[in-house]
Amino acid sequence: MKRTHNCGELRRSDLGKDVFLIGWVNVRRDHGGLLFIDLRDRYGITQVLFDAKLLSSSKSLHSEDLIGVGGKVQERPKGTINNKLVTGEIEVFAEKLFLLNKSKDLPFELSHDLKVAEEIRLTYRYLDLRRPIMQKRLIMRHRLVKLIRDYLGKKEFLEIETPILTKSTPEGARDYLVPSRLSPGDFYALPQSPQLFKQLLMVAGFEKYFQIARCFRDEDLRADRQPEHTQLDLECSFMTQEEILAIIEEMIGMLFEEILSLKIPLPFPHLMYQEAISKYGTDKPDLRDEKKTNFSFVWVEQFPLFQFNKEQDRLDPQHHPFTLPMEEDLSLLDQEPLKVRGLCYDLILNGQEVGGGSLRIHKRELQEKIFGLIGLSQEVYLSKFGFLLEALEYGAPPHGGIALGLDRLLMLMSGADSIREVIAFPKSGDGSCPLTGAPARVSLQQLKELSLKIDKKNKL
RNA sequence: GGGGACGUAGCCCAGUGGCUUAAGGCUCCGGACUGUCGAUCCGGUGAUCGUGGGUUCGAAUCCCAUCGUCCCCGCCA
Repeated sequence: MKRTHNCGELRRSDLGKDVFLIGWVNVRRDHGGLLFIDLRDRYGITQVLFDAKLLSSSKSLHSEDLIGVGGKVQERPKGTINNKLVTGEIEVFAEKLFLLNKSKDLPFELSHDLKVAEEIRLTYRYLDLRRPIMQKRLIMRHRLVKLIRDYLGKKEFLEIETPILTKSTPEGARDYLVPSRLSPGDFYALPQSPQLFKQLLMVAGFEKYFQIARCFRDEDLRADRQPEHTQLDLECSFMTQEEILAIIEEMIGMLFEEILSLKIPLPFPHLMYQEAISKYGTDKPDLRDEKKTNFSFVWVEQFPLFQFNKEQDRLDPQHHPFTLPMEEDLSLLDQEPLKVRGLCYDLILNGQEVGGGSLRIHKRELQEKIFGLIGLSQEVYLSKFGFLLEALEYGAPPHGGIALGLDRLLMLMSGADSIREVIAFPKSGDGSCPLTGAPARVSLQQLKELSLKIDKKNKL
C-alpha cells in the first residue's frame, strides 16, 4: 500500500507507468458507464478514470473518502485536457481500488467557497484545512518562516528560545497567568513578548539574536488580534537604527520576491511621527498608490517617548519603557518629558502596523530615571525589573531590535481578511476554541494541587 | 464595558404581517448517461423559521427578553 507518486506530479512524461496513488476523493463525476474521481492530496489533484471493471465499487465512493488507486498513466483524449490542473494532460486508469478510510457525510462542503459560518469551520478545522486555499496559506507560512531562518542565519543571527513560563510585569497588556504548583499562590505569566530576555541575550554577548516567538496577551480579540500570536523577534548589539532597518527591509524585499514574485521598492520611505500625524492624522498611514504595487511599506519613527495618562495623572510609555530617548532630547526629560522623542520605529504596511522596535536603554542610570518618570516607585521597579537593571551594570552593550507580526504580515501577503485565515488553529471571537472546547473547567483535584479555589459566583 | 449586523433544512441563502402546504442552489438518497472536470439530466428526503414571552383574527416577518456568531469602539506598552 505504498504510493509511487503524489497527486500533483504525474505528467505526459509518465505515460504508460504503473502507479499507485493515495488521496482523498475531491469530486466524483459519474457518467454511468465510466466514472471520474479527482484524487486530492497536499500536492495537487489527479484525475482517476474508472470503467466497467471497477465501476460498481467506485460508484460507492464519496467526497473525502481516503482511497488508494493502482493503475496506469494514460493520455487524455484530445479535447479533454484540463488546463487548470498541472496534471491535466494525463489521467490514471484505475485497475485496483482500495477504500482506506471512509468519510462521514461532511458538515459543510469543502470543494466550494469559504462562505461557511466561521464557527462551523473552526469546529471542524481539520476539514476546513483540507481546502487547497487553506493548505496554500499554511504552506506559505512555512515558506516564510523557512526563508526568514535561512536569511537571518546567513547574516549570523542566532535563533535562541526564551521562556514561555515567565514573570508578570506591570506594563502593557493583561497577562495570561499560570498558577505555580510548587509555590502556592504564585503565578507565572506567559510572555507578551521576549523583550527582556532578548535584551539579556545582548548583555550575554550573542550580538545578533532572533526567534519566531509566540506572544500572549489577554485582551479582546479582533480580526487582526489573537490571544496568542507569532512574531519575528530580533535584537542586535552595536548596530545603528539604520543598520537594523536595512536588514529588515532587505529581508522583506527577499520575502516578497520569493513568495509573491513581487519587487518591493527599497528602501522604504520614512515618516516622522509628528509628520505622520499632521499630514495623515494617524501614526499608521496607508500610503498605497494604485498605479504601483498593492503593498506600501513605510517606517514611522521618532514617536514621543511618553504619553500623558489623564486618569492616572502620570506619564505612560508610548512604546515600552526600555526605549532609548533621542540624545538631543535628553535635556528635556525633566522639564518637558512629553517633548522627548524615542529612537523607535513602527513598520506600517497598507495602514496596518506589522512591526515595531527601538534602540534600547543600556545603562542603569537612565533606565531607572525612565522608570521613575512613568511613576514606578523604586520598590516596584526593583521588584519587577531589578534583574534587568543589574544586568545593565555588567558592561551591557548598546543594542536595539524589532518585532514583526508574522500573522499580520501573512494575512496581508495572502490577501486574507483575518489573521485567523493564516493560523492553523485560531481562537474564535470570545477567545475559545470551538474544536477542542478550550478554555474548560478542570477537576477539583487539579485545583487543589494548585491551591486554587474558584469563586462560587461563577458556578462550578 | 459600549455600538452595529446577523441567527430560516447538513451547508449557503430568498422571503419584512395573510397570495408560503416556507422558495432556490449545494450536500445527501434513488434513477439515466463511456469523457467529464465545482459534469449533466430526471426524481426524492430534509427546516415551523436560535430560544422564551408578547401584540394580532392571523407572525419567519412587529415588540420585549434571552442565547449565540461576526464586525467595530474601549482595550491591545
